[in-house]
Amino acid sequence: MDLFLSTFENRIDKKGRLSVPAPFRAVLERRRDPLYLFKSLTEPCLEGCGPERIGQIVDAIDSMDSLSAEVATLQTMLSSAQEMKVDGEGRIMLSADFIDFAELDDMALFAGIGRSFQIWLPARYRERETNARSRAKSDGLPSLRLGGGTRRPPDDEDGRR
Amino acid sequence: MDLFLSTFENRIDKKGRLSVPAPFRAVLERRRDPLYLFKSLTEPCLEGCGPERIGQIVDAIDSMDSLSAEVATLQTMLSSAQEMKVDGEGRIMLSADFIDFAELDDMALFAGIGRSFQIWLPARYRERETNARSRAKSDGLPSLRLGGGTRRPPDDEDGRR
DNA sequence: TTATTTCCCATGATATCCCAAATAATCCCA
DNA sequence: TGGGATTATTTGGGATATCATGGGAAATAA
Repeated sequence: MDLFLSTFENRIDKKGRLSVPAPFRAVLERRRDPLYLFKSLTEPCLEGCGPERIGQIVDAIDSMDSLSAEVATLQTMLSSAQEMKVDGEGRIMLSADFIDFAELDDMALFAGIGRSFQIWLPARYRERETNARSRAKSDGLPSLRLGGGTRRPPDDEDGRR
Repeated sequence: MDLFLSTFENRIDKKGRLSVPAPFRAVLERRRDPLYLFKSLTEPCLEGCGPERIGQIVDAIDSMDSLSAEVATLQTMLSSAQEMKVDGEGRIMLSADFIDFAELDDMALFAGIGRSFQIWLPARYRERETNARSRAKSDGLPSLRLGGGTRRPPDDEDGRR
């Protein structure tokens, strides 16, 4: 399985274009997947993923009580989601809405987190990383079970833990 | 599967015309589907979809006790539904009834929610989005089973993890 | 007629395409 | 192991196409 890993920092040019890191593009191209971006529900960043995740949200909505608060939340995710067109050079165009939401200016940081990735204002991402590390020191590590074949429900990677 | 995603804000001109966002038109045209609009049962907005969703409502009614209150409710959706004619430039004309119902003035916001979309007064939509986001922060995200191939009905009670 | 809708074309804004330059990563051979 | 050459990737800019919007004219209705 190939995953989105590592971080990359690319420039947003004055036309609003932004190169998707080549390794991330490679993951999507291998799967022949289009790229979707949507606004995170909980943090000031954008989330990037393939279509399977979008399909899950759509299916979840259809099977839920359409009056519930959860449905409204899931609809908010879909309403902010865009299928991104990638140009010949591997760039996407961020809408003004996306730029505002993540408070981006001229640089964007891609953080791979496995099955999806996030796009952050670089300074904000680093601050968050620092906090996460110091929390780990003071509070101890989050429980992490590796290997051993006991598959557990894959943790969601919306950036929280 | 192509879906209605993302939001678009278009102007209602002084002749009452409103452009359907090109990506939404593309979804319908690919399927050679006409566009239907009807008044939402639960919110002050219009719902847009293709014929298959209308068919689902009709089927649901047929399978229910025709004297029940639910049937009367679903029938309300059907009786408010209109097949919209789209002009050469991709515009529709909203009836006065629709405009009143959604309390629209000179701008309309299209919000894609997967297999259908909604049309809102922009200010009202944003308020609703803000609420959904703050709920998501305080109550947690609706649970979504991700990855892992073990599809199961996304039923669970609480939206927390 | 008078009011309204439908069709057609014009225009400005902006996204997309295409090619080229700049930068960074990798390779290869001494 | 070093360092120049080669290739991959990112970035930039001009040309082109798409899209939302506006308005006139033809068609339809009252």
